[in-house]
Amino acid sequence: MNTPKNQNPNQAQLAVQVHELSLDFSKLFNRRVKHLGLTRAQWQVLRALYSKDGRTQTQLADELTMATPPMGKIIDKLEAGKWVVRKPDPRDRRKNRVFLTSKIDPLIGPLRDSVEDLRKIATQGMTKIEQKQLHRLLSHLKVNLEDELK
Amino acid sequence: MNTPKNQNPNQAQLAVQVHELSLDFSKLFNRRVKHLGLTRAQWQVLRALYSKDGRTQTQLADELTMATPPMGKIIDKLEAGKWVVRKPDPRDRRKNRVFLTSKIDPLIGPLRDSVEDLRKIATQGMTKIEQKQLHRLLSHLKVNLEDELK
DNA sequence: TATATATAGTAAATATGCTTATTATAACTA
DNA sequence: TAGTTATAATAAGCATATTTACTATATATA
Repeated sequence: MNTPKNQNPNQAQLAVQVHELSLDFSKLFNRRVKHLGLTRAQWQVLRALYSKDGRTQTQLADELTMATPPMGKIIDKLEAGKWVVRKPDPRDRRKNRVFLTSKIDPLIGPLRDSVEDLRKIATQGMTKIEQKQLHRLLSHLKVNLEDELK
Repeated sequence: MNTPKNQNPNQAQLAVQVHELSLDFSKLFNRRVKHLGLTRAQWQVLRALYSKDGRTQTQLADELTMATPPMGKIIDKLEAGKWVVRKPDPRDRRKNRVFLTSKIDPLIGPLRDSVEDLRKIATQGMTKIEQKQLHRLLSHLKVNLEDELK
């Protein structure tokens, strides 16, 4: 037993590679923005709202490829921190529309800088062409997986 | 406000792409192995042990780029499910060494098939060269991020 | 040998994700 | 219009991850 078959132990599985990268990115980003009282997941929601707020919770969940319950929890925290407010949709009382307060305004720049900074660190030593290729290949994976998820 | 700057909204951020892919892979894998009573994270530990068991919990955590507390919890569940047993190291009483039971043996094949199946789905439409390139670029990112994590 | 330092594992608090179930409201259909 | 079906949000229970703090044991140093 304990003999790996059909498997190069030095060649990490694709899914494992992606998973570990995701954790590394989150860890690094969270450390950078901790002093602002924000996390990666919360920032992603704020960023989506900054491009256009007034979305419903379900729209936000869909846009961030997330289920609605965790999105609701993240919005709870953002609302408790006064980053956003929920307002009921006047035409459909089931819906909450989520709006930014002005609290994020002075932080948008620094937060985007952190994202860009991390991207640069991650892709250090890669050519522009390789970076484009990487983006293209990741998008390719995404389409295939989304398709499989229905 | 609400005007995106320096940002192509159609070009997802690298970290976001990686994060969403990671969630998609986990979701798909978990659905496939749910009937076995296993999860992705648990399978990763079993797989590491299958190549060589008797590792300590800290060694396993390091190998899977994970902190020791969540590794301890996963081993708790695996032990409760009779997939593994902890045995104290005779020469260092702080250490637990983790060993597989025989419960995994008949499932190794099917589990590896699921992994391979998912890889094929994800890379459908990619050439072998693109797949190698992808692997190389992801490894490049990983080295850079690990370096940044110290 | 005695003390200081380092390491292995667990506990506790928190964050983020999932699925399934429930409630309220809308929308569709007979 | 009444009854069915669909949708929006939340609740509940679980899994996986983080950090920080603690306990037990080893190791290194004075």
